[in-house]
Amino acid sequence: MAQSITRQSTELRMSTFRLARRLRLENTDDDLSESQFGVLAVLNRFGPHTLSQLAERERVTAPSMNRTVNFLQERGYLRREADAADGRRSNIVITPEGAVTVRATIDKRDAWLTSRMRDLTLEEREALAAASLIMDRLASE
Amino acid sequence: MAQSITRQSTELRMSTFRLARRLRLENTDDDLSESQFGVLAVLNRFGPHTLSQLAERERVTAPSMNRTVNFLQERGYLRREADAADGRRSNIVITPEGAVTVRATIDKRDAWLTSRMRDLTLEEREALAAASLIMDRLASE
DNA sequence: TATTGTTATACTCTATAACTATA
DNA sequence: TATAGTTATAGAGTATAACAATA
Repeated sequence: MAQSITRQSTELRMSTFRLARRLRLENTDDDLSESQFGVLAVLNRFGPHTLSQLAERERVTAPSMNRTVNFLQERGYLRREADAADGRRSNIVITPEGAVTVRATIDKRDAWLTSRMRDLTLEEREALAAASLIMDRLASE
Repeated sequence: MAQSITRQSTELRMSTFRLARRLRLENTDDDLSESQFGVLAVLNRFGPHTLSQLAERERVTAPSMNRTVNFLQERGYLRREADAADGRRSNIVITPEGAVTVRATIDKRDAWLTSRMRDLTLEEREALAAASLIMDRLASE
């Protein structure tokens, strides 16, 4: 019989935090934190966003995102472009250096997780891929 | 065609961090952090552990776990019992108060995630349950 | 010597509150 | 008045390094 939904949600929450901690551990010699990389990857894949849009997508507050964006801007990985129609906004755009960094970071960082995932069966990988989509939907509510 | 393993691992990593941030947000009025709760839940479900065992299971360092255990001990949710055979060790045991708190915390905290999960289909919930197990295996390598 | 646990210290990420500029 | 963004500040969680006690 299936577990109760409560039990499933407890398990999912604990597994999510454990995996997040394990992944963070694997990053230590990286120059981008998980949050920083996440922003750059979104810009690279989905194009320019405003600060609020990034904050909402990554599930953090605007001040947190502002800090992350400042860091990435100082490194030259993105730039703020003034919005022609609304002086309060700026459009945040990845730079060529940022795009190169996304690619290099994926290659480097995914060594660990990708290699672990290669040891899984096809079915297990597909279960994780399906779960990723559902997790994003859960997070966006 | 299935996505590449690299793409799958990037998606899983980003989804994991997004969901972790979203879940943490939901906890703010709780008296136990996710890490604190995780330890108590493990003790409640799997019995006594040494400090090292807890650190390894939860994927944190021993000093981090020590801090968490101290907090829970001060609150009266667990106690350290001297190990008869090895004076360096202590066995960390949940107290009755701790067990009550685990139960109450699950009920309170899972309101959000459980309610979101009720909106999913049975297949989606089973995909998440399957993924939780795989995520734990990934985290424990 | 090696292992278990602890203390000291510092860093990263995040949040809330208060503020500025623009709509 | 409301919204987008920013600055100031504080707190939680984690790590590494150094140490103490015991095996």
